[in-house]
Amino acid sequence: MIFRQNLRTFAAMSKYGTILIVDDNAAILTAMRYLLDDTFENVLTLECPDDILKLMTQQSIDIVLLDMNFTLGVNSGQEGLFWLRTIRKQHPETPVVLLTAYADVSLAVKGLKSGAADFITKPWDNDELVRKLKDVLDMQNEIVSLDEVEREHIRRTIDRCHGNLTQAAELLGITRQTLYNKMKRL
Amino acid sequence: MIFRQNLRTFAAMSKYGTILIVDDNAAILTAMRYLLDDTFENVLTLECPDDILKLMTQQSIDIVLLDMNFTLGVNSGQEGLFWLRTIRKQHPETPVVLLTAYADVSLAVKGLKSGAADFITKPWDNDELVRKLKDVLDMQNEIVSLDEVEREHIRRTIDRCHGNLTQAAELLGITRQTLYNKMKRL
DNA sequence: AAAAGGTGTCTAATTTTTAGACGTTTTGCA
DNA sequence: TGCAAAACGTCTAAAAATTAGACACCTTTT
Repeated sequence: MIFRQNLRTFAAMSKYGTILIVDDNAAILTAMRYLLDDTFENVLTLECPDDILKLMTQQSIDIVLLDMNFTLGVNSGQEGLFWLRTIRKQHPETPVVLLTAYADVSLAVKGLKSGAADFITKPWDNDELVRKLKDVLDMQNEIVSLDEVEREHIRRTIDRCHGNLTQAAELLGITRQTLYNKMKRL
Repeated sequence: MIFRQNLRTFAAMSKYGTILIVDDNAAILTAMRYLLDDTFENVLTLECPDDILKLMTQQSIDIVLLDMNFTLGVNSGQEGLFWLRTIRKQHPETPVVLLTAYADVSLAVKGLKSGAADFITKPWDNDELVRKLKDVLDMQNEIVSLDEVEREHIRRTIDRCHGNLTQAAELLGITRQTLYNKMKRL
């Protein structure tokens, strides 16, 4: 009945859309561009994070690869976190992968809490980097029908109400009768 | 039109449902029980985590407070992580708050990734503990109508398709026409 | 320039949701 | 224990939404 397929398959895309790479090291940008050109249709790069939002309103970006340390000598990752949050506030659907100079667990926690999709540590392994980026996009592109979302939310809500259907229906903003219908169907 | 209110208000509940506390230290369980009795309708305690699942199938649990170190001398938190994952596999809607003997960042990351709702470190501050538990439940009980979930998912999907409505409708499993209707309404 | 795909709009048949009602069962509490 | 309130399951008829299909008109790709 409901026709499911992978977005990538559906659109007959061989590549993974547009990636934006933000890093203040021009050499890294060049290396990234070279590395990712096969995988992505468009590879955009930015040395200065201040332009991220402007660029993202002009261009449709599928994934962002964001360096965590911009100002030389400041390695706390604060600026990276700031830009991560700024991006996610404006574009909550766009996954952001973080690039850290070394494994910083506390930064990892903050990054996760701020909605980063994944981490990559410098120096990076090319294959691993490409694999992680692909994974993030594949995961995001998993198709979820409206029915599925609806069913899942209904299940959760009933769970929260400990099985009280009258209350669940009220919380869901639908009639009890409608809830019965949907449960019968889904 | 859609009537929204907090579940707690709605049900005229003065207390926060049923909490399950799992810790192998009986003294801690006693202290917890005394501390949380005012806040929760039922305070259940378990010394042995092996019984968690059985108990949760019998009782309807609103939140779990889980110690991370059970076997004396083993402080890696592995057993706590195992039980966290086990609980979340069976009861994805039930929030689990972790109790750690000391601030272990790497354990925090793993716990977050495994779906823990929050962390509390031993020794704990009573007020902070109660506040955190309340916060978790309040957050979970935020009411989300079916319409809202639908609207949000539609927005996401259209975003993913970069504005292609025909494709979005197909992925959502609805007619293009229906998508137009819903967009006009929502 | 042709082909393919997307948009916006329409119709008519079908399905779903709604408000409201009813008697029964369960739950909370005095 | 027993009463009252709440939840359940089922029904109706009116209102609303969804569906498949069609059409002319843009864009993009080739």
